[in-house]
Amino acid sequence: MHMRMTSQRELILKELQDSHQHLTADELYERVKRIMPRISLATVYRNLETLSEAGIIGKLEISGRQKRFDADIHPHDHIYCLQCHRVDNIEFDRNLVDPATVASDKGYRITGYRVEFKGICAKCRNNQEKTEKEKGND
Amino acid sequence: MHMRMTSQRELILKELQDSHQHLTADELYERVKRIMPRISLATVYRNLETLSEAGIIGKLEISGRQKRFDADIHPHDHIYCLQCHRVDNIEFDRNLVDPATVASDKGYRITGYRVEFKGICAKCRNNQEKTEKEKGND
DNA sequence: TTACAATTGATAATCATTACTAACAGGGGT
DNA sequence: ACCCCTGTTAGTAATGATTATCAATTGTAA
Repeated sequence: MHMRMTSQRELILKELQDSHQHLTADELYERVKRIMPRISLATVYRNLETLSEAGIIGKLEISGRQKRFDADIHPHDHIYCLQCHRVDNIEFDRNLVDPATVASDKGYRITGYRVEFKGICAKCRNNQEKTEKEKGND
Repeated sequence: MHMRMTSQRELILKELQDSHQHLTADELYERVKRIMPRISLATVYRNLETLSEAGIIGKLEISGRQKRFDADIHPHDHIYCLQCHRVDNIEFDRNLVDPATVASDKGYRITGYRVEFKGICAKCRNNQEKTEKEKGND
């Protein structure tokens, strides 16, 4: 079962790459639709699945309802904003974690891990400060 | 807005504690229903939300569709099985990760992190081996 | 005991995702 | 060029998890 690189698939991949962001399926759908207006949301979902199964892109199962997709497949970790739910890369030394030293009494064979930081992004903090000022202070 | 400890809420909490597992809302619903048959699934969801907001239980947003709940609220990390999606605790030295040393160009204020290991649990590995043998070998 | 706010059970609505289906496209082989 | 085969698409229905709604009930405090 080989994978044909259709124009839809190519465009979805390109838009994800060019965005330099961790987009959700529907964010990507909105972008792709501007160039290929008749594309279906199902096609976007289907191709994101196909591309991530093929290891061409990464699927991020970060906290929150929607999955996000990442054109950067080298192992790295993420931080997400508790408020606006944006996701960014974070520089974290993965050598610090050695799966071989980790213990579980359930006899797992460990195949990977990810570190998920959370916090408030700069933009949301600014908004907060503005709101605080407007209210007076408390 | 204080929180009344109703019989439903108490039972949900007790069942989660006694299970010593990381149950989903509907798994917990099934257990609670055996004791309180007229309880509603919505009540289970509502109370899990209330209890986790109050910091009495933890809500786990592990990879996978369903959220899981944890009676153990001390900071710790998890591993989940890629095959059967069960979630277990994992002994990981959280001192290895120091959020202060982690860099993000987006100016986040970091409030926490979690480490999520993935792998195949013992039970699923056994099942796999059995299946392999049945097939002959490949 | 009355009055009010929290809570419940039942069910509808929502949201993200996946499944289905008929139509279409691209590349052999003839 | 023509047919065949399989992968793919657009459009839409279906699913699954969760959240919202709402009338009825309960607990507590005045």
